Amino acid sequence: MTDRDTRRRTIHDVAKAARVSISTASNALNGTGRTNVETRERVKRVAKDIGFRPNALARSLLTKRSHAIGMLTNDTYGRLTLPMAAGVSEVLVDQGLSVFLCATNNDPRLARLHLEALLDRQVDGIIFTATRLDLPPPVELTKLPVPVVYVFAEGPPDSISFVPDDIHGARLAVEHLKSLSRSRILHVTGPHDYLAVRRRAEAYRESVGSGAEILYGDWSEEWGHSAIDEVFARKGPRPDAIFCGNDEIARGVIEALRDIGVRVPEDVAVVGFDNWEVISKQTRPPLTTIDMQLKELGHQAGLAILELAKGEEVAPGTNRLPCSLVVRQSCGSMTR
Amino acid sequence: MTDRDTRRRTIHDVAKAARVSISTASNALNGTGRTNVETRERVKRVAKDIGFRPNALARSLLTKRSHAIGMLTNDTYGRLTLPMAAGVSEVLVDQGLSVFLCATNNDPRLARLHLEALLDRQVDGIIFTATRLDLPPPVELTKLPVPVVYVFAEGPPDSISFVPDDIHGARLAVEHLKSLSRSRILHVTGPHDYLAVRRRAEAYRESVGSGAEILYGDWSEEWGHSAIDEVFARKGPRPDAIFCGNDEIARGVIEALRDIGVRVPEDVAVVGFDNWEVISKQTRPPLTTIDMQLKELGHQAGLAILELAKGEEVAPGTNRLPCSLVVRQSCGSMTR
DNA sequence: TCGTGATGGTAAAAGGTTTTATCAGATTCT
DNA sequence: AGAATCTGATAAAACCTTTTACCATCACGA
Repeated sequence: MTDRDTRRRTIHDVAKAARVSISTASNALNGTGRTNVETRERVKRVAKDIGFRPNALARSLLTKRSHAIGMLTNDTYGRLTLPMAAGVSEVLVDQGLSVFLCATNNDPRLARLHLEALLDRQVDGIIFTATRLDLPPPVELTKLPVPVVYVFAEGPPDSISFVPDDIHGARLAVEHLKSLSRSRILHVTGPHDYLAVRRRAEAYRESVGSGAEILYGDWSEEWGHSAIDEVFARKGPRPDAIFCGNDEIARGVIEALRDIGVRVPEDVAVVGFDNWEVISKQTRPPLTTIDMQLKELGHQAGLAILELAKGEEVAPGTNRLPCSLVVRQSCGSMTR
Repeated sequence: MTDRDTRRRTIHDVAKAARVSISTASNALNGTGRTNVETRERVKRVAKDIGFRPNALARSLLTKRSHAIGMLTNDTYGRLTLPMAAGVSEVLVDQGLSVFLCATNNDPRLARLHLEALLDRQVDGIIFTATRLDLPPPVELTKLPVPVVYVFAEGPPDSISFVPDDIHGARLAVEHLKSLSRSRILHVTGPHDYLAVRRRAEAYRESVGSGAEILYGDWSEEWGHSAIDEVFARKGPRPDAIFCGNDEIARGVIEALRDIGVRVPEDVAVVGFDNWEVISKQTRPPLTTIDMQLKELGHQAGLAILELAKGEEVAPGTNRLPCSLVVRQSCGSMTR
C-alpha cells in the first residue's frame, strides 16, 4: 500500500489528468481564451474530481489583486467596531474578498506594524474604523498605494468616509418625543469634547427651540443617575421627556427616576442612543432608542472598497447615513 | 520633470542599486548563505534607502508559509469572540502573523465559503471559536491540511482546545461566598442544555454540599427578577447568597432584591459570571464576578497555533484555563 | 493552387522571492 | 608547485498561476 500524495493539487495535475497543456487547463477553468466546449467541460470535471483549488497566492502574485482587504480598528473591539466589521465582511465574502482584522489599540507602533504587514500582503484596500469621529488615525493613511475608506471616522478632505448622521438621529429622537406631546424635553449627554455629542446637542437645540437644556457628563449610568438627582432636586418646572446621549446614560436615568418615584413613561418619556441591546432591551421599561445602523455602515464601506479595489471611481466625501428609531416602551404608546 | 516610478520596489531594484546579484541581495537581507559583512551592510542600507519591502505573496508562495491564520467564529461577533480575537491577534502580530476574521453566523454555507477561501490562501492554521462549548462547528474541520485549534469550543478527541475551567470558576465563586460566612447559597443560572451550565452547577453542588438549590432559566435579567420573586415569595429559610450563571442574571437579581427591600450585600451577597463590564461595573452595588480570562484564552490559542504553524508539536487535549475572581462590592468586604 | 481566416491548442514569459548548486579566486597545506 | 580548502558571490531553478504570442490544422473562396 503506497502512501498517497498529500500535496495540494496544482493546475499541473489537472492538465496532466485531462491530457491538455497547462495553458489550456487555465483557459478552460477561467473561461478565458478559446477553448472547445468539450475539452472545457472535461477539464472542469477533472479539476473537480481531483479536488483542484487554485493557489490564491500564485494567482494574486500575477494578477496584482490579492482579493484581501485590511480593517484597521482603533479600539480593542468595542461594541461599535464589531457590527461594522460584520457588515463589511458580509458584503465582501460573496465577492471572494477576505478581511484581515487588525486591532491597533490606538498604539502608533502597533498601527504601523499592522499597516506594513497589510501593504506587504498587497491588500486591495484598507478600511479604517474608529470609536469616535474626531480622533486622527494613529498612523499616516494618506498617500498609501491602496485605497482607504473611513468608517465611523472622518478622514482628510476628499477622502471617502461613512458616518452615522448624528443630526438626523437626534432630530428623530426629539421629533418622536414631540409627536407624543412632550414639551419640556431635557438632553442628558456625554462629554462635550466629542464631536458627535456637539452635533447631536446642536440638532436637539434646534429642534426643541426655547426651553432647551443640555447637561454634559460622561458616558456612564452613574452620570444618568446624578443628572436626574440634580434636576429633580431643584425648584421650577420639571421635564416630561429626556433625550439621552447613549443607552447607558438612559439606563441610569430610568433607574434614578424609578428610585424617586417618577414613572416612565407616564410622567417622563426617555429616549436613548445606540441601541446597544444588552442595555436597551433590559431596562424597565425597555428603551426606545436611536440605532446608528452600524452594520449598514459596514455594508456601504465594504461596497465602496470593493469598487475602489476594482479600479472604479467612488465619489469622495463624507456619507452620513440616516439613523433609525427603535420604539420600545420607554416613551409610552404612540396613540395615547 | 519626469514622472517618477510609483511601482513598489523589488529585490531586483535593491540588487541593481547595490551592484550585486539578486541572490546576494536576498542572502544579505535574510542573513542566509555566506556574505561579506561589508556587502551585507551595503545591501541593507540600500534596501532601506529605496524603501524596499519584500512582497509577502511571492515569499509565501515559495516558502509555503503564508504567515496568516484564519479565525472562524460562530456568531456575529458577540462579547465572547472579541476579547478572544484580540488576544489571538495580540500574540501573533509581533511574530508577523496576520489574522483573517471570518464570521460564519453559524451558517454552513458561509462557513464553507470562508473555509475554502482560507485554504486557498494557504493559511498556516485555523482557530475556531464558538459561543458555547457544546455546539459542533458548522463545517467539517477534521482532516484539514492545516492545523486547527479550538477556543471556547471542544473539538473531536485528540484535537487541541482551550476552554475556561467552569468548574474552577464556580468553585471560586462559592468558596468566596463561604469565606464570607454565607451559608445558604442559591444558584440561579441559564438553560440546562448548556454544557457549561451543567458543569458549573455540578461544581456548585459539590462545593456547597447539602442545601444546594439550583434554578435553571435563560440568560436574561428578566429571569433574574422572576427567580428572586419566586424564591422570596415562598415560605421557609431564605438564601444569604446567590451565585448567578452570568452577569445579566445577576443584575436582574440585584435589582429584584432592591425592589423588595433586601439589601445587597448586607442581607444577600451576589456573585456573577462573565465579568462583562458594561454590566458588572454598572450594577448597584458593582458586581463581584468571575472572569473567564477570554483574552488569555486567545493568547494561549495564538501561541499554540504559532507552534503548530512552525511545524512543532503541541500536546493534544482540552486545556482548561483557570478563571479569576473579580471582587467588587456585591458581596461585602472580606473583613466583615 | 494559393491565400485568408477561423479554430483549438501550446510554449514560454512573467510575477517576486528563496534556495541549491556552482564557480572563480584567494589562502593554506603538503 | 600542486592540491586542497575556504570565501564570497552568482546563475538558475523552483513556487503556481495567468497571459501573450505563436503554431498547426482545417475550411473556404478565389
